[in-house]
Amino acid sequence: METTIETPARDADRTRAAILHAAQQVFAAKGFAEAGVRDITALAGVNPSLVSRYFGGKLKLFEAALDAALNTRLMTDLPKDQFGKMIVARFADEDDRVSPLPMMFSAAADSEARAIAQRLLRERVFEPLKDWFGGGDADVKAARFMMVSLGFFAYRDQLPLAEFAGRVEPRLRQWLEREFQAIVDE
Amino acid sequence: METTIETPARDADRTRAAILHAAQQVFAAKGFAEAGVRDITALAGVNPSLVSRYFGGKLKLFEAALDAALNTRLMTDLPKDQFGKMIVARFADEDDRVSPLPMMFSAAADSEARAIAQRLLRERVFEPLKDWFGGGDADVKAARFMMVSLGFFAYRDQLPLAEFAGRVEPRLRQWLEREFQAIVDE
DNA sequence: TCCTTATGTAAACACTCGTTTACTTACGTC
DNA sequence: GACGTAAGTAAACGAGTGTTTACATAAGGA
Repeated sequence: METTIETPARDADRTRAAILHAAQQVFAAKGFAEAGVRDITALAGVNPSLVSRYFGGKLKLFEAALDAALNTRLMTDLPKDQFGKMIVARFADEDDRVSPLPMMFSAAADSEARAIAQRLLRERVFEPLKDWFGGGDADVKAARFMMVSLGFFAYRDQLPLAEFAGRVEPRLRQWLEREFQAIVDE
Repeated sequence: METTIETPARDADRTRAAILHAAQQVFAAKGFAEAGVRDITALAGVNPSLVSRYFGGKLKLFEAALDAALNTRLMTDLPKDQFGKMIVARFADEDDRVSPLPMMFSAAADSEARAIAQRLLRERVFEPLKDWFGGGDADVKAARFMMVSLGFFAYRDQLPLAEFAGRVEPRLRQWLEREFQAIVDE
């Protein structure tokens, strides 16, 4: 006989986690509007009604998924002298995990989801970044960071043009690295 | 008596134009998804069914509205030595007219509307800009322009943070001007 | 003047989607 | 081992939306 790990057929915590995990995948892939509750629950292998029971609705589920995605990593742990290279590497290469910024983007079209994305963006990205930059121009630096980041993701994911769809052109990557580094250095 | 201009109660061209005009307003204000056909036709003062009759559906109407918005002005007519200042002025100050880029943004969440926005963005903005920049790095320059522009609108309109909502902070504006000018100069 | 056609309207249709309700079933406890 | 509660499912509900259909009416020529 094998070492039987306790895996009961019915486990609220487990299914709740499964829904949350599936939600991150589907929201990131299809965006808030086009990601249906039925899509998410089908991926999780459960009934659509459980979204309302465990999370209180699609909107709350989105908030939880976005919150969870934001917990995976922070950018204020990067070395300041290598900020440019490392942030671009993170943005461009780590496409395996669920990245929060593209998720926030997709929410922008929905007024309710946008409000949630705004709040989380401010509390969990903008403000920490501002404190990390420091100095009198910290707010402008944080704003510059947001603009370049959002511009990158908008260009790559939301409205990809034929030339650079999917990959990141080397010269464009170099420019991005200089751009992000300049925010820290100036 | 007054100079009676011919204003027949029923004029197909006139109502068609009224729908198109209203569509530009509503699409720009609420985005593709949240702008309902009933919203648009109510503003135009006509029946919702006329959208399908005159344009072939909401999606085609969106395409026509975006196309019309793109016809209002081009950016390749700006003097190259003043490109930075003037493009920022156009983006930041001319909020009275319907600007196409924010409209394109809102379409990104809908897969069908996104395809239209992508094509128009490439044909009417990206390619002309590439030719205008010229040189071996023209494609990279055009991409940089797109990233900064989309980043600006994303930050200002789609996910506005409390600090700079609505207005454009002077130091941020200065940075944007330098950024756009650098694309032309480098 | 009458009649055809284009123009516009009202209402219903068809479909999607998030959510709720009623019911079934497995788990833990006495 | 029976029972009560939690976990899960199936199906229907209700609201919203783009579109189509059936009908009304103004315009303009024969």
